[in-house]
Amino acid sequence: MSEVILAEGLQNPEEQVLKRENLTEKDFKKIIRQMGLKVTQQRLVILETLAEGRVHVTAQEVFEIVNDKFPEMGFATVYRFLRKLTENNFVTEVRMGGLPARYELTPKRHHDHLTCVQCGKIVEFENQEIEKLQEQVAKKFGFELTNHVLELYGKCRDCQLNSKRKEA
Amino acid sequence: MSEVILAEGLQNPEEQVLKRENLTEKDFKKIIRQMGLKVTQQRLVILETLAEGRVHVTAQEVFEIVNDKFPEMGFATVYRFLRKLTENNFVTEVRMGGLPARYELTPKRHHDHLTCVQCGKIVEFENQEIEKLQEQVAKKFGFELTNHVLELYGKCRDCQLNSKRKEA
DNA sequence: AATTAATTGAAAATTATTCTCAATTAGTTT
DNA sequence: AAACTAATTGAGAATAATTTTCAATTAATT
Repeated sequence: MSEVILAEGLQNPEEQVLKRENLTEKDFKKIIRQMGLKVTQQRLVILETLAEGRVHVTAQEVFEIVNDKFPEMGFATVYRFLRKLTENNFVTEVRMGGLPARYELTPKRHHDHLTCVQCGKIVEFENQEIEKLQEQVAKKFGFELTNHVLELYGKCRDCQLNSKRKEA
Repeated sequence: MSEVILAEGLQNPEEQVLKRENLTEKDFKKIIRQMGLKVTQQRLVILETLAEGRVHVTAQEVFEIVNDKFPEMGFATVYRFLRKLTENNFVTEVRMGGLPARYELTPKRHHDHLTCVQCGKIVEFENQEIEKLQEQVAKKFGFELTNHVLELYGKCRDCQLNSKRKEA
């Protein structure tokens, strides 16, 4: 089961390490084959990294982590495979401003994102009230809701402090 | 094909050249001064272009359009000014995938979109309650909210009926 | 084991955007 | 209106993220 840890007052989401999926090599192979691709060591390691590692990682970060376990890995392979995974919806890509894209294994449980416009930090949240209101809006216009994208953008606490420090 | 239902008698942004705002040089100067900047020919021409031209233009497109009226304009000036306008919220930046950012003069009235996944029909809506809840979420995580994207996807009434007709 | 088509790493290429810097210009002061 | 000064400019170099190229390697098939 996917377990989303929503720490109240979590200060530094960059550092949170969580295991959201409990996937084995068998699952990874299945995912790769479902996309009509060949099973390779590098693809398995990338998936392993996504499943076990920090949540919203950039391609560069995946490359660096993966490079430890598998030093002959090239970053082009990481980019290529992340793109494929995104196209097939196994991975969700979050983009903000000109900052590097961040990736996560598509969670089974829905959540939305709160992204820092300055440093790209991402906080996940769930809000049942908002979900309900969305349903109401859809109903009002005669729509049967299938999905939605809600991305909030703002300045995180750290970046707010940094700005003030510079001003002084 | 795709039908856009717009609250205030606006036309389809994709197809028509529309004047969302009816702004004069006086307004442009005011905008520039409000940002604490000097009024220059290039800034006026850029604003004019944004106000009169197509909606959702890229920086390159702005540069090309502007270049006709004002050939000595450099693209760095366009980028620089668009950034300033965005920072000051006179312009809204929309980013999609790795594609170049698109810009539009920030509409006076904020709205979100409800899109039919079958026929592409778009309904614009406003919901103050959702907005408020978004603020609350941001606050809870220590963020200072700057903007957001909310896109609802579903099946519109017509398409629901069409599906049922086919099934029968 | 032989075959072949996909995959890989390394480096080059590309794309969007930002930065640098000397020359110009807007707005102010005289 | 001329002088002043700090902001703005254009051109091109620089940067950063991502994609492409291509020859060598490897997974899956025969």
